[in-house]
Amino acid sequence: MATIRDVARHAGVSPATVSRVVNGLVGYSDATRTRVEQAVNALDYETDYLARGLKTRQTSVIGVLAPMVSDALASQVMQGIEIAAQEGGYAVMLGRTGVKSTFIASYLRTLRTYRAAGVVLISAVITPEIRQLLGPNIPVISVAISDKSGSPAVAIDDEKAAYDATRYLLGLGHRRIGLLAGDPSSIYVAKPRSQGYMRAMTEARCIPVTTTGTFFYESGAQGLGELLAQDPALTAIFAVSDEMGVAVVNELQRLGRRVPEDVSVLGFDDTSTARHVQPTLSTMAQPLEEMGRTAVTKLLRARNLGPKVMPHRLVERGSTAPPRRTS
Amino acid sequence: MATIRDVARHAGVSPATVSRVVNGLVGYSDATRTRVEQAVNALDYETDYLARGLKTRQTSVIGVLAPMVSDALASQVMQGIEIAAQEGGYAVMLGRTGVKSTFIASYLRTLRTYRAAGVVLISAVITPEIRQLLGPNIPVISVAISDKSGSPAVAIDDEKAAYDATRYLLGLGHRRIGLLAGDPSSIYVAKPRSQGYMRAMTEARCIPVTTTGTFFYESGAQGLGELLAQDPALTAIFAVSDEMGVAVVNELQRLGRRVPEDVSVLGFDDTSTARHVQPTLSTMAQPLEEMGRTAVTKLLRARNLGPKVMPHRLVERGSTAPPRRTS
DNA sequence: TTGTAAGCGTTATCAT
DNA sequence: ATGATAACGCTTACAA
Repeated sequence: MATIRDVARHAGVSPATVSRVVNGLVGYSDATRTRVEQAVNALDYETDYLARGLKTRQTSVIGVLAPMVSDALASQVMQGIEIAAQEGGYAVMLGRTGVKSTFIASYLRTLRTYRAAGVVLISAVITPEIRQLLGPNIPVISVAISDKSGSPAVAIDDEKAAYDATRYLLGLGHRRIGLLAGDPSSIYVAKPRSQGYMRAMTEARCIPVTTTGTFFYESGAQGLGELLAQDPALTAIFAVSDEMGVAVVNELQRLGRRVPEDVSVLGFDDTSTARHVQPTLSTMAQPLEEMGRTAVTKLLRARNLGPKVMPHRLVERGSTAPPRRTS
Repeated sequence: MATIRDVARHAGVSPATVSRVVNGLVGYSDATRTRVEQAVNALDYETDYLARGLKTRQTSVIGVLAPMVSDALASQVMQGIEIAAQEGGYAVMLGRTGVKSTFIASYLRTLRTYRAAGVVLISAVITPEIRQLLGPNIPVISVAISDKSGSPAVAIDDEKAAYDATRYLLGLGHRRIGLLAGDPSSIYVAKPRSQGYMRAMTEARCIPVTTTGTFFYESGAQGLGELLAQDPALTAIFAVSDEMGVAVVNELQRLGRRVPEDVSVLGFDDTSTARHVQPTLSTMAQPLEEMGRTAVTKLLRARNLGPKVMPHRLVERGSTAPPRRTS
């Protein structure tokens, strides 16, 4: 590992000049620049990020915190983050906070001592504690949380998206639409999505039928049972996650109901699972990868923070259709 | 941010002594230790990893490289890596190599200048170039690649697993078993899995019927078509990835064939998708999360490198059954 | 048991 | 346009 002094010696200049050339600053002649560049190539010199970070009090590290690394939604956002970070010459430091955010404090400390350039929070809100732990110099932004507080975020408008999703089902002719919601105490977006559904149903003078799941596949079958117990004549189910939506499709078929002929099913997020069922799952899509990318670019500009609302989009696949003509 | 000198002054000792206490070395009295600890708490002192790393030429960073961050298999391995890293006090630096390993060199350089403690390669082999780029001080290990070269790796025995999977289908009574393999030029494990299938089929004096997909969902339907074109009477399909297996299940049902009554389907990996189809997909499971964890512990011990073979396990779900009695 | 001092490799300030 | 020099915050011989 050649150091900046090695390069300086080789080029017959001072380390300061090498630094200037390497960092594209001003203050050297064309001739010296050439000599330095040759020396850099000859010695295969690489800037030491640790030393630079120590001196400049800033590294090209972006911290990413997700509740769970293996989650499909988080993975897609991370993919976007990674792409944008790579393009900007940043490295991504990954942390798992756990569903209850247990580990978040220690990660934040680590990121601070590594002088991270910024932090992205996936599916988590920026609490005052987080802000404080990070100190005044590290910007933070959250993704996939529609935050009404005005703090930096990149997300869709969950209330509006759920409203539009419900309107879509209403537009197909459905009146008896069940909502498989999420637990608002553990999942932040659960509440606005429920509210959007309620607004659309109320406007259409339809009777809301709701129950609560966990967002995961396992809770789908039971949720469907609870919905059907309340109204066996439901012609459509709106699940606020694809995993639950897929579970509902499978469970309906197991119960002998055809999808979408007897019952339509609509999911949320547009993760890859939505395409892996038969029939494929219609869903309210979030541009997850793009949200990850946008979060990074916004974070690095570090001005114009505040929330950014991304567009949602209804993806019509095989699991939705008009209701059957009933007597 | 308090520095070690601040703590030293506050405790009335030298920075060296603070360093000794903080790092649990020997050479101080109980009394000074107490005073130093009090000062650390009072000033909320945190070791600066950048400065330490610069001095010791080693940081607690583990690099993780995956072809694609959003891939289900890679995500699960990453989850395991993250857990083990966190337990050991290490931070994870994530990189995406791209399917063609385009970006790998620049990541490796970055990891080297950050003085990473080690590097984990997901679904990629350790080439001489990688070894050389990393220099002599950074150990590297690969996961989910059964490597015959003897280099450090944590993986199942893919050949044996595919052999066992095929034996399982044979044991159910199937004779006409089609293999939906992977492209060995882009996916390393494709070859041993094909070989395992071939060995079992040859031993059982059955005629192999094979075609090649991409490992992704999208290639499943076409692969099934090619298999059925070769032998329309196939009673079982062995797909060497769950995504392809799920696609085959869906396509068979679309063609009016029942699973598993008419055709059995077996997948590979045991990613979450396997549980999201109806019927659920029987599959040859890899302990992905555990493989990630094991890779990290092995890497950090840094002795006893060389390959570690993890157990594979057949998970019997709804997509496999004995063949129908035929005339 | 404790302190002094010299780096680790870089950048920034101030001369020249 | 260029160079000397002093940090950045830590660890580690070496001394005491």
